[in-house]
Amino acid sequence: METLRERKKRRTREALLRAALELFTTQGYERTTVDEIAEAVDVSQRTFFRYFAGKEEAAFAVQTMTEDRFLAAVRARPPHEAPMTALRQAFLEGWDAIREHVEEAVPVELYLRMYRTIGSTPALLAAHLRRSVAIEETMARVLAEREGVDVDSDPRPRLAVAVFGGVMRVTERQWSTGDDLSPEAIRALTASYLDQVGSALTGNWGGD
Amino acid sequence: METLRERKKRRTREALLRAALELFTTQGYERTTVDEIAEAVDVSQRTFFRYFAGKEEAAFAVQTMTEDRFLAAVRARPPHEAPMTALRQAFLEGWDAIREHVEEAVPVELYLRMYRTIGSTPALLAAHLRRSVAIEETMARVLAEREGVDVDSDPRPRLAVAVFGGVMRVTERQWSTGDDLSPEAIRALTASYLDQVGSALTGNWGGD
DNA sequence: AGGCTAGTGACAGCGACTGACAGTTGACAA
DNA sequence: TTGTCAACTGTCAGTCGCTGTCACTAGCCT
Repeated sequence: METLRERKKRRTREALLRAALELFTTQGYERTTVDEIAEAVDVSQRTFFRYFAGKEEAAFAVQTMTEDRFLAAVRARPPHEAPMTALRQAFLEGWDAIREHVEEAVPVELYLRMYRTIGSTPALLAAHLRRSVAIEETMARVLAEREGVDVDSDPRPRLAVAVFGGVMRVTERQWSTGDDLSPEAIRALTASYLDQVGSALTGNWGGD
Repeated sequence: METLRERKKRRTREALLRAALELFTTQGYERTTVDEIAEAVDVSQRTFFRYFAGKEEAAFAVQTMTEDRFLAAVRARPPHEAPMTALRQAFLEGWDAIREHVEEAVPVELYLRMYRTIGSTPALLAAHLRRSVAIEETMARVLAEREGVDVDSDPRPRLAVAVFGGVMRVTERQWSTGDDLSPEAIRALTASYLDQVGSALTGNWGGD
């Protein structure tokens, strides 16, 4: 049971988050000031910083939720699965149920639009990549444990995860700059690109 | 022939760069203010910003030089080489002649120490990754042209480059957190990790 | 020698962020 | 119901990265 104080806090946080994403996606991240966000919700700037460590944290708040779900999905994969298969399936699963889980916080459409803003804002892109690296580190440890190898002496877990992450970045880029900004579209792209990694590495694409 | 004015400019720039890297690597990037750097060279803060677009640009100034050399090396590779081979060789070549080329600007040791600082400073790591992505985009276009495919319709150039970049990141991480911070060490690691990508992807490392 | 202009310093200002302090409001017990 | 405590908030002042402006100095060129 949620107390009144907790309800108020949650509402303030969600209002700030929604206002922030709305402003970021419409007028741009850099051109949006924290004062503006606070004003839109009618709280002081100081209060914004009590809910979010910074502007950046607000921009990635929803992403954090879905990333946590992805990590949980990887951990829940059957242990006999090959590493790359486990990652692939967990990722696809994540996008399957995305609508319901995001909608609890903000409209899904806002979440999807935010991806585009992240891709086109250098500061956010940089933060996104740094966050991806952190997630990959966690994934590497999970994979290493699944396979019973030591993540620090055996480079293969980190290599596998880095390759997977690389493909994901190419996928995201293609998706977020394209026309079809739907979960179904990124699912299809992901599957297709993962299938093509092998042939991309062997080279001689020209087929002369 | 260099005029007096040009000489003065170059000396100011180099002095600022050296002071910045020295401060970054010893007391940390975040704990170093631009005022401090300017003061160390005895110029105004405003002047610092006339030589570098920001604190970050100073931190990556030398890296930019070596990255340009790497890109040039890729372009100079024989056209019949397979894409991944070309990238691999260009990268190894870059580290071969690193000492002479860096030493023109700053002591090599400072350059190598800066790598460690980048790896351990979240803001710099994020910037480094964003810069890597930009380089990978250029590399993808170079490879696509070499192989005669269209970089926008065929995902393989970007996939190959993303995989290579992923392996490079794992390599850099291992190298910059290890004991042996020498060009020879990263050369050896690079070769070793590139050899292991294939087996990392096929999974079943446990050998149960 | 004298004009032109690149380079500089000094100053003011913006935006992200932080610390300190005081006021307000919900939670909980007497 | 009331009083106490803790949580939450607003206000204010200050730091730091970064930018625009303007006047001034010093190298360049005729």
